[in-house]
Amino acid sequence: MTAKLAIDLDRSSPVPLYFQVAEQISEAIRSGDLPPGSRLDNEIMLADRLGLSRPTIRQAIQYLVDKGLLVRKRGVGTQVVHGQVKRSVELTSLYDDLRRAGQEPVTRVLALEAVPAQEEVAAVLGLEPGAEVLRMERIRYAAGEPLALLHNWLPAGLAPLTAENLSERGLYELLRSAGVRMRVANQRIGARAATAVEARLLDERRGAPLLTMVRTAYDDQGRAVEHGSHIYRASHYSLEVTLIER
Amino acid sequence: MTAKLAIDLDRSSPVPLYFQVAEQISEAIRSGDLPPGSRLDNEIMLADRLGLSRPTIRQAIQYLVDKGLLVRKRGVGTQVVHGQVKRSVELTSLYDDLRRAGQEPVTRVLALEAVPAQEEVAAVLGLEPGAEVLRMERIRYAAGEPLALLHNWLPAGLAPLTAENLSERGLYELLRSAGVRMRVANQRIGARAATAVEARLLDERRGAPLLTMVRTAYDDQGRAVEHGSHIYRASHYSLEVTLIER
DNA sequence: GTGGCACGTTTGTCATGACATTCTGATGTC
DNA sequence: GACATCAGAATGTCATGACAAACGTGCCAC
Repeated sequence: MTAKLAIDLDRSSPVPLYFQVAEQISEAIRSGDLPPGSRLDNEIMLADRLGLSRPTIRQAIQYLVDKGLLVRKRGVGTQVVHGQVKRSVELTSLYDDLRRAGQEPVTRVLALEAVPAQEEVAAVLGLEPGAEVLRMERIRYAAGEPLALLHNWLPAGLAPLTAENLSERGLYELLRSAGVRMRVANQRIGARAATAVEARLLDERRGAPLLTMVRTAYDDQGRAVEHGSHIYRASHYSLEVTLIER
Repeated sequence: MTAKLAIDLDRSSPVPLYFQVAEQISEAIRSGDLPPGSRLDNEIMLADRLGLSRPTIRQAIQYLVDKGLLVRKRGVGTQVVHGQVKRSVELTSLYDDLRRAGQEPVTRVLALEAVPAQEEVAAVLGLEPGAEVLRMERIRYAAGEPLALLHNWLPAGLAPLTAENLSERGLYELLRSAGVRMRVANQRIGARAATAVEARLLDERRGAPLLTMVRTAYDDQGRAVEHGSHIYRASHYSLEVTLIER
């Protein structure tokens, strides 16, 4: 059952060796070369065959175990997990998700303005009340239908955001390309009935069930970089989360 | 700014050294001895002071970085994150969550029976259609009010489950104590309006917004161990999720 | 005064070696 | 034939050593 998979290493590349190994194992799993349940060679043999040390191999395998692709068992070996794993653990925005699903999301910017932070917003962003924040309100469409009403607050001066580039790209994508490195996000997910205003904007009936999500994202340093309060049409959208226990 | 924290090691303990270190740093953060933003000693010094090697220290720190408690920066050092981090990444059940929140959840078992698996259930559990599965239906109360309607399917023979122990303990707790080690779970979260039957059971009005969650949990080996389809009263409950990007 | 460059500090990556722990399967005994 | 015991195999943990890369700071030149 041990699979012999070919792994090319480029020692001159700036990409770490353990990452090169992890990527190629991951690709072999995705392509079916390593079917679910198949066992990898043991770490010593792998290290030997690739001309690497065992810690490097272990780091590569650990990386994939953390992502839920592999399972280790002492005394047994390392196997590809049986169940198919949806990989949506990452910090993505609705825009990214839709793009990946092959949709072509469209965004209409309803509001984009610098305002003094209200008390509640200032608190979650860790700013002084009254500090300047960027408030935005957007509607996201997919397949020609309204999907979500997005409301965001950001500390001022974080990234150059205009109605134009917000129409064409997702907020997270823009933040990332402005050098903002998001690391942790808290999300609270709930549901409620649509108000008359929301119903009109989202082409639903008043009282229709909506999915609500309040999210605050933090960067490297633990500084809040984004706070959002979003509502989704429950009839058209659901959230997917994958949990991995270490 | 470097904090001198006292760490006791017990080399005779079966608890790994890196874990002992991680636990005590974690405790120092929780207790406030290491306030947000404070810097840890560098890895070499820490290793030296504790009489450990650098890889061991790194492993301890990495463990806490993965949990979102610490932040490393090359050329700078390791710091405690600024933002408060809710730690609900773990694989828990509603019952656990309520208990931790100081509530006293009550469960009423509506159904508990062995049935042949229908096609859809068999598919997600990775069983043959018609294989025997345990079907259960429960209502969960908190503070005297109905909170959720829980519907589960499990492969037969996984754990000795009776209406009695299900009334007194959570499903995940029972599974864990039966030796089932859950590792990965996929959750799909949505919302919809209550049907008349659901409304009656949950003490809501017909059409009231409900939060829906469909979850499949897998064990060590990637085998499905539980499939659930639950509905929550949106007026009384919301889900919290924390994402950490590596 | 300001910009660029060099330097020290700290984490990131990788190699080698050793022993402990745990699971599986085979062997042997009752 | 069934159960207990033992050996092999694999991952888990830990130590030591070395070099690379990135970040911040201070110095120096213009």
